[in-house]
Amino acid sequence: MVSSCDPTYGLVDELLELLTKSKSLHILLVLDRKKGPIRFSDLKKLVDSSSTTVSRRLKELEAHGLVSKSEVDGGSNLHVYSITEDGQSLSPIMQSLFDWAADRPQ
Amino acid sequence: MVSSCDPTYGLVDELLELLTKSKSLHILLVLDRKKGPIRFSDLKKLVDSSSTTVSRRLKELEAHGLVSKSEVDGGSNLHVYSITEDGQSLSPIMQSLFDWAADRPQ
DNA sequence: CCGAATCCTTTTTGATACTG
DNA sequence: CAGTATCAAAAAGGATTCGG
Repeated sequence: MVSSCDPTYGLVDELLELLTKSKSLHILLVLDRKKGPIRFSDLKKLVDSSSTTVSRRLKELEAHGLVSKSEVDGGSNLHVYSITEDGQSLSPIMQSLFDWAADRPQ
Repeated sequence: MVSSCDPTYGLVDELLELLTKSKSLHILLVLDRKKGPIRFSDLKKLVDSSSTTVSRRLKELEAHGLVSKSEVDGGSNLHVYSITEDGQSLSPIMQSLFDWAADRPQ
């Protein structure tokens, strides 16, 4: 983004590449509104996508520190996902974008 | 975005589909910072993309009222592109996104 | 249920060439 | 220069399958 000579170009570009992939923003928004951990299958239903895509996005978002995964006590294969603080700092921006799009005339 | 039962889902989804295509935000950002009309070839250089893609994006952005095209006096094949007022209303959000990405630790 | 691997389909991109 | 048509390459998504 911005001019190519801008030193932060690479950083921003990488983030945008992540956030503009399908379901990224959707997942973050769902996690943000949920205000709590959510399981894979529920998330999958809410964002209405394939497990393949949800899995891919979660891994990417986790790698970027926007989402965290944790085990549920007792369950051997029970994991839940939450939005990190870092991810939450993005939510006002996501909300603005959503509002902007929702308020357009067309 | 948001839950599927949200009535504005379709609208937002369409906008986001446009904005998340490659170079859309980049083009808007360049046009916004330029504070004036810009020619096709210059824009192409600044966003570093193929003429095919730039052409496609411009048409889409124009169709959504975010970018406008106008003829230069005298030139038969001299066109310039500018961001519309509507498009400019998106710039604070883009700026926030840019700042957010730029300020991240990683 | 969780989620990754495979494989196939669809979408998107870009190089090239061509018109005005 | 400004764009578009064509076509081939690449990227992304999803159905299915399978192991934990």
